[in-house]
Amino acid sequence: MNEKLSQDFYMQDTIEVARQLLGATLVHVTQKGQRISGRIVETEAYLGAQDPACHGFGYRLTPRTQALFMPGGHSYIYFIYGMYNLFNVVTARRDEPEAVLIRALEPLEGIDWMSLHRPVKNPRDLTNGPGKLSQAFGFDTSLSGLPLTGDKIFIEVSGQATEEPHIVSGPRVGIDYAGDAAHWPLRFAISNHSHLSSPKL
DNA sequence: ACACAGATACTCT
DNA sequence: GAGTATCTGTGTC
Repeated sequence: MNEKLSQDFYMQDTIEVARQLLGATLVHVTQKGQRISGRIVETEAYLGAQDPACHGFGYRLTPRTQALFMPGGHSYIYFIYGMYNLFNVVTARRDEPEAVLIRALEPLEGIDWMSLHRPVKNPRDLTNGPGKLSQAFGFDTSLSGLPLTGDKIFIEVSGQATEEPHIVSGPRVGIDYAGDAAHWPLRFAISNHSHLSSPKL
């Protein structure tokens, strides 16, 4: 049996959430009630007001980043590069703008549905990047700010005891402008997994 | 196997 | 007007 992660889980320390999400299952229930899911294999932590790479740096609040200031356990989806939506889970307390970016998944349920939204030759390319997985899962900004304790988007873990994944870490991707913070080892992945994003850890 | 440039449109100054 | 938590195709080795 699987259990849905509770709000308490998301209100923990952000790095802890980023590491513990590895191996869990992200689920999107579509308009028609179909389950689309994938195993989380790569994440990045964004540490709020103290993190120059975070949208909430210095508590800067804009219309786009409102969901980031919600309490832990909400979705934060934003649009970037004129083309892509990126999916994050908000962590920590209300008004602390911290989050975990989901960077890569291994597809589990609804692979046909994903292929419709994101036609690719190799199924491996369905969800091995943050922009890719949002396209495959049908995520866009209209789904930002939803509670992850609801029935539309949530994350599950197996009720059975499972083996701890072997976690590797490294610097985050695409934030060279952020000075020192560009080197912080806040990117986490399951070692050597077949569905990691590039560049490789 | 890399490395590079171009696409694209929204968000904030 | 400038910048962006990316991806793809096309080039070279």
